[in-house]
Amino acid sequence: MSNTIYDIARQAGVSIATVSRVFNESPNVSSKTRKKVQNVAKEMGYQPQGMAQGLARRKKNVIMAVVPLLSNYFFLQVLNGIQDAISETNFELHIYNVKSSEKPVDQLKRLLGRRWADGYLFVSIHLSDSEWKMISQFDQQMVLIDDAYSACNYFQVNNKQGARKATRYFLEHGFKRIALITAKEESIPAAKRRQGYIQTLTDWGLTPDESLIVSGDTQYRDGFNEENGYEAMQKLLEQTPNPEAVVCMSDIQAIGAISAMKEQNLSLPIIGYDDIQLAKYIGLSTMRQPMYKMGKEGTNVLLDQIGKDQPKVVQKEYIPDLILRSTSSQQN
Amino acid sequence: MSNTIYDIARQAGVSIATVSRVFNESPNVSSKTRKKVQNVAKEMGYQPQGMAQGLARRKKNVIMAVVPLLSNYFFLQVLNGIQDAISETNFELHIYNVKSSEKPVDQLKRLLGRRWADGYLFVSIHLSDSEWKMISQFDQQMVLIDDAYSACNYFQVNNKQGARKATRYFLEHGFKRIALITAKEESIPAAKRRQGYIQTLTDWGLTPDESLIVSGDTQYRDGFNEENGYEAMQKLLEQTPNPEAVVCMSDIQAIGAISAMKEQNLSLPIIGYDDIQLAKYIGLSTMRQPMYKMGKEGTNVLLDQIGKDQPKVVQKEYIPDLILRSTSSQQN
DNA sequence: GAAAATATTGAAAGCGCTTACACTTTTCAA
DNA sequence: TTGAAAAGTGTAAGCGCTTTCAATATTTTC
Repeated sequence: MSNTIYDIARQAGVSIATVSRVFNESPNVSSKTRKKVQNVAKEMGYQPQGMAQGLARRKKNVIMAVVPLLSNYFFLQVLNGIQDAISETNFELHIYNVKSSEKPVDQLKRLLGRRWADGYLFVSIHLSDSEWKMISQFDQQMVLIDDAYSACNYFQVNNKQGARKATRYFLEHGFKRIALITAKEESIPAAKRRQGYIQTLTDWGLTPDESLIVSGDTQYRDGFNEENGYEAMQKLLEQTPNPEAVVCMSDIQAIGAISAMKEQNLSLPIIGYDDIQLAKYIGLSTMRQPMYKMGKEGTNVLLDQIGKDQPKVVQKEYIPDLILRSTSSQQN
Repeated sequence: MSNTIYDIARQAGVSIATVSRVFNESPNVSSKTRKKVQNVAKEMGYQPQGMAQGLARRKKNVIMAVVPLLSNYFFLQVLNGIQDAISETNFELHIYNVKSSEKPVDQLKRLLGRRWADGYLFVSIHLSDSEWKMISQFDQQMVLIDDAYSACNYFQVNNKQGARKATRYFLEHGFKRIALITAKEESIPAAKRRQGYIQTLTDWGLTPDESLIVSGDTQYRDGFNEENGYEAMQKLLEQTPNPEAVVCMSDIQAIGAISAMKEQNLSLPIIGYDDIQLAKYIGLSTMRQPMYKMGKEGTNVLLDQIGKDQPKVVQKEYIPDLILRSTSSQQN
C-alpha cells in the first residue's frame, strides 16, 4: 500500500514517465497503455505522493486557510464558504490554526516560508500594515478575509457602517443616551466601530459622551469576551442616569452585558455584533456579516489568481445587516 | 524571499550540506560556520521548503486532523486539545475537512494516499469496520477520536453509558414514560445510545415502549439537527398520554424539541447530549463529553507512536458526565 | 614536531515525481 | 511501397532538500 511510481511502472511494463502521463491525463498515451497502467495502479492502490509532486511541479494544489483560534461561529461560516468554493476544483483545503501563545506574524512567517500551499486565505488575522507588508514579501498568492491591507486582495465588512447602523437604529427610535461597549483600544475593528458610533451621534447633532463608551477589564481575545461585556455593563449601570440603550461590539459581550443587567433586574435595549449562533436562540438583535459569502468569494478570487503572475488586486467591502430580534426593543 | 539552500550556501561560501546541517542542528558544524550560515539565512529570509524536506527525510513533521464539517462545538473543543498537545512539539497541525458531498471513506483514501502528514487524527469520523480496515492498510499512524475500531488506537466516549446516565436520572426521579429522541438508524453512536436507553429501562423493570422512541424526518447530519428534534417532539406530543420526560441524542435536537413543546405551552423535562456552547445559555441539561481531553490525549499518543514501527495499540473509553441545568427538572 | 585522533567540510546519491527532448512506432497520403 | 507527419514512449535532468562517505583541516598526544 506504499508503492511508488517505479513499482507501478515495473509492474505495468512501462517507464515511469508513462505512468506519470497517465496520472496527469496527458493525451500522449495510447488508450491501451493507459488502461493497463490504470489497472495496475488501482490494483496496487497507487496514488502519487503529494510532496514529490509538489516538489517536481512547484505546485501543490493546496489552499491553506489560516485562522485564529478555531473557536467561533464566525470562522466556521467563513470556512463553509471556502470549502464550498474549493469543492468545485481539484484543490485541497488545509486549515492552519494560529495559536494565541505566539505573535501571529511570527507564526505566519514560519508557515509561509515552508511553502505548503499554492495560496493562502487569512481569515480574521489582524495585523498592522507593516506586518502585512512583511508577509507580502513572501510573494505568495493570498487573500485577506475580515482584515484589510491596501496592497493585498481583501474581503471585509465595513465596521464603521456596522456600528453606524446599530447606532442609527436607536437614534431613530428616540434614544439619546446610547452607550457603546467596546473592546481593546488597539483592535482595529474595535476602533472602526467606535468611529462609526461617534460619527453617527455627531451627525445626529448629539455630543458623544465619553463616559458612555466603556470596556471591561478582561482582555483575552482582544476584549471580545463575555466577562468583558459583563464588566462593562456594570460600569455603565453605576452611572446615573443609566444609559437608555446599548450598542455592543460583539454578541458575546452583549451576552455578558445582558447578564449584568439581569442581576439588577434591568433590560435595556441592546444590539450585538456578529450574529453568532447563540444570538438567534436568545433573541439577541445583532449586526450580521456575510461570512459565508466572504469565504466563498475570497476563495474564488484566490483560485483565480493562482498561476497568474501579475493578477490585479481585488478588494471588496460588505455592509453588515441589522438583524432585529427581541433585545433591541424597549420592553424585551 | 524565495531562495533555496543553494542560494544560502553560495552566499555563505559553504556547501549545501553545511547549510542543511545548520538547520538540522547537527553538532558537526564549527560554531564559526554555524553563525555565518545563520546570519546569511536570516538576512535572506531563508527557511527550508516543507515539500523538499518531506521528500528527502520521508518525514514531514505534520499531523493532520481530519474532521467532518467544521460546524460544531464538539470538534472545536477536540481541536483545542489537539492544538495544545502539538504546541509542545515541533510538529505542525493541518486540518482537513471532510465534505458531506462525498463518501467519507473515499475522501480518506484519497487523502492518505497523498501522504501529506506523518500521522492522522480522525475526529468524529464514523466508518464501518470494513472501511476502517481499508484505511488501516495505508499503513499510516493514526488515532480515532470519537469512534472505535478494534485494530486502531482510539479515544471514545461510551455512548451506551451516556444514555444510561440520562435515562437513569429520570427513572430515579420517578418518571416512567421516558421518551427517546433518536437519530438516523445507521448512525453507530445513535444505536449505542439507544441500547443504553433500552437496557436501563429494562434493568429498572420497565418494558421499553417502541412508540416512545422517535426521530424526525429531517436527516441531514445523520438526523442530529434541530428540525429533526422539532419533528420528533411533535410526533411524541401527538400521543396520549404524553411522555413524562425526554432523553435526546443531541443538544441541537433537544433545542428543536423544546421549541415544539413551547408551541403547545408544554415544558417536559429533557436532557440533551454534547453540551454544546448554547446549552449553558438556555439552561439545557446535557451529557458532557471530555472533548478537550480526548483531543489532547489522543494527540499525545499519536506523537508518541510516530517513528516507532510496532507501537502498541492504545484504546480508551470515557464516561460522559451528566450536567444538570434547568431543563431536566419538572417545572423548568 | 610527527603521528594519531578528532572535528569539520564537501561531493554525490537519492527521496518520488514531472517534463523537455530524443527516439521509436504507427498512420496515412501519394 | 514509401516517406513524412503524427502518435507514443523512454531517457535523463531537475525540483530542494538530507545524509552517507570520503576528504581535508584541526587538535591532541607523547
